[in-house]
Amino acid sequence: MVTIKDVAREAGVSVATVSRVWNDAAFVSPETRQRVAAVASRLGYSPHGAARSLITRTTHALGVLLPDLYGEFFSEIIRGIDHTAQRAGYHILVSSSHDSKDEIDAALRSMRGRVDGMIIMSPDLEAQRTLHALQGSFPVVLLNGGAESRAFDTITIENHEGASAMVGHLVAHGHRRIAMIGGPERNYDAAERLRGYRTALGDGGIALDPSLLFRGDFSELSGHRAARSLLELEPRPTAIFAANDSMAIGALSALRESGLRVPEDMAVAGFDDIPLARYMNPPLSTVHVDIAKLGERAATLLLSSLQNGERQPQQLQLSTTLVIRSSCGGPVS
Amino acid sequence: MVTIKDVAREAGVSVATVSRVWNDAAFVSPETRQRVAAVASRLGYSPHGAARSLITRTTHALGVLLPDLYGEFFSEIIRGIDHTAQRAGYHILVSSSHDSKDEIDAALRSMRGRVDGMIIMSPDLEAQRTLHALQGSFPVVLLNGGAESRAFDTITIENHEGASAMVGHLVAHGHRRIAMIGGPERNYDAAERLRGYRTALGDGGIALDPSLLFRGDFSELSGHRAARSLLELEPRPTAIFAANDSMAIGALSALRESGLRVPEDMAVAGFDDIPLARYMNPPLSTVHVDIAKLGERAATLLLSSLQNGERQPQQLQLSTTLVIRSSCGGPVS
DNA sequence: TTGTAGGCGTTATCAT
DNA sequence: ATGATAACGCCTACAA
Repeated sequence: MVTIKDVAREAGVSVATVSRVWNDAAFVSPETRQRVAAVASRLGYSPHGAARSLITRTTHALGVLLPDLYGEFFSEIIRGIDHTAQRAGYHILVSSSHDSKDEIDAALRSMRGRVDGMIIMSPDLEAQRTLHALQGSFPVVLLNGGAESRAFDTITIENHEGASAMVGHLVAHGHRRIAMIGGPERNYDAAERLRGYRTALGDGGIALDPSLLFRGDFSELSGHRAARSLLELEPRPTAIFAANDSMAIGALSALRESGLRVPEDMAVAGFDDIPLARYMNPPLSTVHVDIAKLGERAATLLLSSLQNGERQPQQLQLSTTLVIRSSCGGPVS
Repeated sequence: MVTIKDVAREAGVSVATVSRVWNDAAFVSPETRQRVAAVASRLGYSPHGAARSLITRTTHALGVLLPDLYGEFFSEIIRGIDHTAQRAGYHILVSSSHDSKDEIDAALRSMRGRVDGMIIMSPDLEAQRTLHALQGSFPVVLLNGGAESRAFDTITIENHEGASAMVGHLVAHGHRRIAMIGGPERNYDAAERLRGYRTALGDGGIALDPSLLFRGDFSELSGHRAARSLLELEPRPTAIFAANDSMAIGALSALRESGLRVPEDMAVAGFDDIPLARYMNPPLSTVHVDIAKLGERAATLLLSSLQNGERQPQQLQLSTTLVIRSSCGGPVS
């Protein structure tokens, strides 16, 4: 491996000069600069990141801790983060499948000295408490984690607003028996979307019927299963609100298998507006979330706290918009 | 930040001893080990990654260079790589949106000293040539990049076999006018899938009709557009083979809008078998690829070459299987 | 069994 | 404008 010393020797200067050229510091004569640059490029030199970060105390890398996330949500988040990080000259160190407190702890430790800050997504409400340990010790942005802790920068989706808007829409179109396919029990987003469902029912003067509540795990399969058991209810619900699009799509396929028409026999709505939602048959009504932007914002938040550690932690919310397609029978937008 | 010195001072030993305890080297008395471990955990010490990798010459991180990839393909690849890396005690440094030669060069350089090896996915055939520069200088695995270069570890999908099997299936069911929605021009996977289409037509004794060839970019929208223009052909094709599922799904929605029935009026088939394929209406016939496994294999390949740099480069192919659902009108499996 | 000291590749601080 | 040299945090001969 070619080091700064090799370049220095070859160019007949000291390592200090090479370093100065590389970081285009002042006080280097044009000729020297020129000569060193030439040698460096001829030798294929580029500085050793670890050595550099040892002395500069900065790694130019962001850590990203994710839970076991599937589908497009996962990829869009990473894309958003990476895009923003890259433009600021940062890399991202990704570690996925961290759900429990211990896993998060371990990941945090093993990233020490390798990243300048971290974006942590842990929708599991339990795991949240772990994090309080590292208050202030290290720049952290919490993604979709419940914004209880004012000690951190946090960013969340307007889950409650989005869900209640969608369910409100269903109510406005005359639905009274609206089933909900919820998400995992301890998941923050899932809990908020359920809360939105409740709010909208309350606003519509509809009593909550616990038998209309089904639990899924955000996967298509769980949506499919929930829809199947939901169809055995007497009287049958007239609408289904799923806590995410994947489950709504699973429900759609279950309805088709049962010979029910959507939206005539059953209205269906989801949440997230994944790219495929509009291509469903029928096109899926859903709550739009700009997932990539969620990642971008998180990265931006982290980068700015890296530049100015003294500023107050911020709590951001990403807004949602209702996207009415034909699966819920409302007016097509 | 607490360093090895702090622990040493607090525990009343030398830094060497702390280091030994941490790397459980031999020759440390149980009492000392115990005491040092206690102090370390009390102080919340964990070694500084950069400092460590400077001396050990290993970072325990793998670089992952990806093109601008959308959808579930992207996330499954990362999941597969990360999963394997994590079990081996490695992190992954991800950098996406690298298509051109220059971008790849830059990313490679900026990762120097931060990773022990790299997984590079650059389906763009042009960019391939860049890589020849780093032959042997650095452990690299090429993912889906055309296996021309025997100098690298490579892993690809059985694109040609999968595509020809699917088109062969359509031919066997009596289709003679089979349109193809291909992928980007310089994309390796796309080129191979097109080649499979040609092979199957040839085997079926069907002359290639260039007017049946459409070009997409792997997105739903491009599939939608291709299908629309394809419908204006006289006589109309009876089947569509799309180079990936996203485009097939886009085509499906275009057909629906035009009032055509699938598979009665038009058979449709895709490639990849993304999780959502089975939930389409009608369920999508496609060529199954275990994308996460593709990532796993790539990581495994890289890790093993890290352990034994002297071994011969390997060229792996990931097999595909035909998944016949109802969108292509064949017998349902 | 433990400690001392040198060095990994780089930047920062002094000199010159 | 350039060069010597001391850090950065850690590991590892080698010495004790």
